[in-house]
Amino acid sequence: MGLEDRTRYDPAESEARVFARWFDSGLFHPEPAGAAAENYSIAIPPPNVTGALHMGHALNGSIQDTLIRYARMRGKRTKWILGTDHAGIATQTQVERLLASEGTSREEIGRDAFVERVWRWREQYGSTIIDQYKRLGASCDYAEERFTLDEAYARAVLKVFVTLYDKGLIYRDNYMVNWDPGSRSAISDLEVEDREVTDTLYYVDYPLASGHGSVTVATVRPETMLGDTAIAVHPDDDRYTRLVGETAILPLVGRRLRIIADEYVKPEFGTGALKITPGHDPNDFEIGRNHGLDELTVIGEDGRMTAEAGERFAGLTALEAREAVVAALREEGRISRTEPYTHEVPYSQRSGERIEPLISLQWFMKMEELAAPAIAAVREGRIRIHPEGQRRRYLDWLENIRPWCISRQLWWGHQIPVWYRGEETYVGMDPPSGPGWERDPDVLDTWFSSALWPFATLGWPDETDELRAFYPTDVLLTARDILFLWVARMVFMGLEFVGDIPFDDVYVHSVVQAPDGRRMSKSLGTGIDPLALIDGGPRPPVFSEGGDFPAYGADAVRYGLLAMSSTQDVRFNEGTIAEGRQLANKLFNASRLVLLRVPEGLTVPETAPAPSTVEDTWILSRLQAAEAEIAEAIGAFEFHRATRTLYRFVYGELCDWYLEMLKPRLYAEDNAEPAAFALYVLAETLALAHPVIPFVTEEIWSLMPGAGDLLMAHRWPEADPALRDADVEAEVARAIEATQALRTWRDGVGAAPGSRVPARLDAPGYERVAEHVARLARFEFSLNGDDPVATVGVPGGAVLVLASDAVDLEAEKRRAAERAELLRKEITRAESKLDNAGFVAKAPAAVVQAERDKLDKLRRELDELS
RNA sequence: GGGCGGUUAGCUCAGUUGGUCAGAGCGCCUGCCUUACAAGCAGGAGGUCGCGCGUUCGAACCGCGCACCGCCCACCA
Repeated sequence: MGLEDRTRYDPAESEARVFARWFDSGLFHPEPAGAAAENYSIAIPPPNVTGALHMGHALNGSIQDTLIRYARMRGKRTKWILGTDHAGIATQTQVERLLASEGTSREEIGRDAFVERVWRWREQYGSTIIDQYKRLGASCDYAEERFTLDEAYARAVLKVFVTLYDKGLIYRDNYMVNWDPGSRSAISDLEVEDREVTDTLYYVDYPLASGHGSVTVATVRPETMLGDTAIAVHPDDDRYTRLVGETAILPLVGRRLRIIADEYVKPEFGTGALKITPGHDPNDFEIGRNHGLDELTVIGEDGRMTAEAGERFAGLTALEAREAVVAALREEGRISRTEPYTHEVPYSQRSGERIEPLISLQWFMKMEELAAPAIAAVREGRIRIHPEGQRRRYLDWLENIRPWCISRQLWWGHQIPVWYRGEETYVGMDPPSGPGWERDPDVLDTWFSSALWPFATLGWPDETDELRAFYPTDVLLTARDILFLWVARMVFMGLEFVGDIPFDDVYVHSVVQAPDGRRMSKSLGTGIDPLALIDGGPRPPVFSEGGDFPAYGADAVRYGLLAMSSTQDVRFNEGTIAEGRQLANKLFNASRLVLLRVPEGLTVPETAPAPSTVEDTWILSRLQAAEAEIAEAIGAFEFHRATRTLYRFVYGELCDWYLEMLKPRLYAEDNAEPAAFALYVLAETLALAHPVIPFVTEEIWSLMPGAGDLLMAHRWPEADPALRDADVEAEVARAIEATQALRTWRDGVGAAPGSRVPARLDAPGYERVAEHVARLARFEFSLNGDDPVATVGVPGGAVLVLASDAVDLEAEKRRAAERAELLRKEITRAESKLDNAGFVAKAPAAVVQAERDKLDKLRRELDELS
């Protein structure tokens, strides 16, 4: 189809073609050279290998690509490090589910076969999300895709483990962990979320060994009492002081329990006496260690009661045991009271099951020593975290850091490089020689390997050219949910192993919520698929209206997400995506206007041609303003401002005014000069818009005569302050204001749309723009000396409307009266302000003067009216 | 229990250091198929900037209090 007939920009038609040209150019893949300080790099937050692109990725990717393209156009050697994360629990769970559907399980097929199966799964689905990033236009280095389980990457992981072990920072210990019965693994504190649950609070009487009376404790988990090893009361609690040191008898079991005093106990809660179960409660565990209590495990890793729970209960699930224990206690008359009790209970984010705190032999990382430099780097401003609130979160977390449980009882991941033979332990990157060694079956927490991402992807521990050229990276973009899980850990790992921060800036961007304010989630039906927006897929149920999205295209999605984004969460707003589509279409059509009028042989000027008219000077000046503003906004990570400035420039200045003023000259017979100038302005605008909406700008670029290969590789339009012209800006601003005033007047009196209204322009400073005003407002200015029938205020004076068929005198009378009314109101307001002695005396002179000028102007217009 | 953020037009959101800052897009109303675009153009209506008190000549903006909403951190049975 010829350009003449392409009246709409069709993203579906051009995006694949444009992406292929980018991809084939090789510009996504930089040869490593130079130092990191002169290059520009970003490490992508690696998506889960089997995941699909969601709104979070789309926003995160749009921001990064905007930054990458901006840097590339500014002549930087630019690398966007790409790859995927093996995502231990998430991936293993998916494959286990698949096995279950086939009627088998990982235990049944065995570890080797299972891992083999996951690798095959990864082969099958691992490229999906990468392809989806391409649909967004992401200019990642696809030639160097990394995976956290790649052989080289795995070597880096093992080296880090062994090094930290040798330094004594990694150790094995029996400690209380968050046991996730769903994934049958320990998980970290950060993978636990609290949910509100209403349980029953049971008041249970424990008889005293003395035979005189009993102590009543309150508990929501009666089944854990089988593991009780003490009762605690507050040392200052008078009710119990005499009992401290005595012994109580555990009902059903008969175990003798010491009554101890500990300040942890809250006297006002329950009965003020607390049963202590060191094996199954984090608080009790602490108290137990402080008082040297026995630690009994009555609930096992399978979620069932152990032999230690007694044969009456062993083998029951914890929930079954609770009922059995309660029934047994009731039988013995030990339950004096129950009440409903609503509280927060820990659940696994991974499996959704209730966390079972238990004591387990796990690997831990000691954190204080590693955290200190990571705190200092941010405190001293070597790493800047935006916005400020996130910086504080980061510091608070690291300053209160606890040991990190790094082992997971999974099969998919980096197996811990530790071997045992009897009492012997061997730790090393390669297996020990000799017979009889058995490797620790656990794997490392996924975040252990992700923490090495910015340097392990560049070839560390080898001192590669890539590492030299691109580490540290420039900026990390993320939502706040992985600030601790990932960002903080990258910082201390980078400092520890490369000796330098992993990035200079961390920008924490919005989380995009569903239109109704809920979290976007597939299971809730609130998730919106970015691909559905690009291609025009079905609207999810969270939208009130049904049907398919229009095919907005990638540019619209990028623009919309950037325009929605800020430093706080935002609700998804389809209208903002639509705005992006309109912008792309507008630019496309503005380009058609120019391109279809360019005479044969004319090419895009390399540098700004000398402007020959006031509107040329004006648009050149405004272009510099937009360029400066957008560059500043991108530099400050204020993408909302960048998109808004772009939109306003294109709509409010380029299209609404410049192109309209240009038309007579562009349509003239001999239009080489205005066409060349317009081509230049268009080229600059396309370059300016390219980082945000790369597809449509690249597409148009390919239609520009003599524009060169790829806009992607074109220089960024640097603002030139010398091209600003304040006088001309003011002159054209007056012309715009006058045009709008005249149009409003026309509408107010109901002038026939096509008619040209005769009038006399009675104001100075319009010599060079009067013709534009007349044409755009459909007026006919003359020197006719007749008495006017209407007066329209314009900057610096008035337009005196002459009698004609176009003017309805009655309508004009009404309009003039309304206008006068409004003017009187504003005059009163200005007068009272200037009558205020305090204002005149204390406000800056310029402010006072501005108010006086305003008053004069209002009075003049009112005079003219009457 | 601590901490952070929000509350501006019917909807989604901008509002830099207090003084043309009361804005944008969508939606709505009116009129236009004007030689790039009807996914368009022109014009318009609509808000006591959550509530109260204070600082100031002047507050959407600064301070205090309150009310909702959201998020984060925290081992209270």
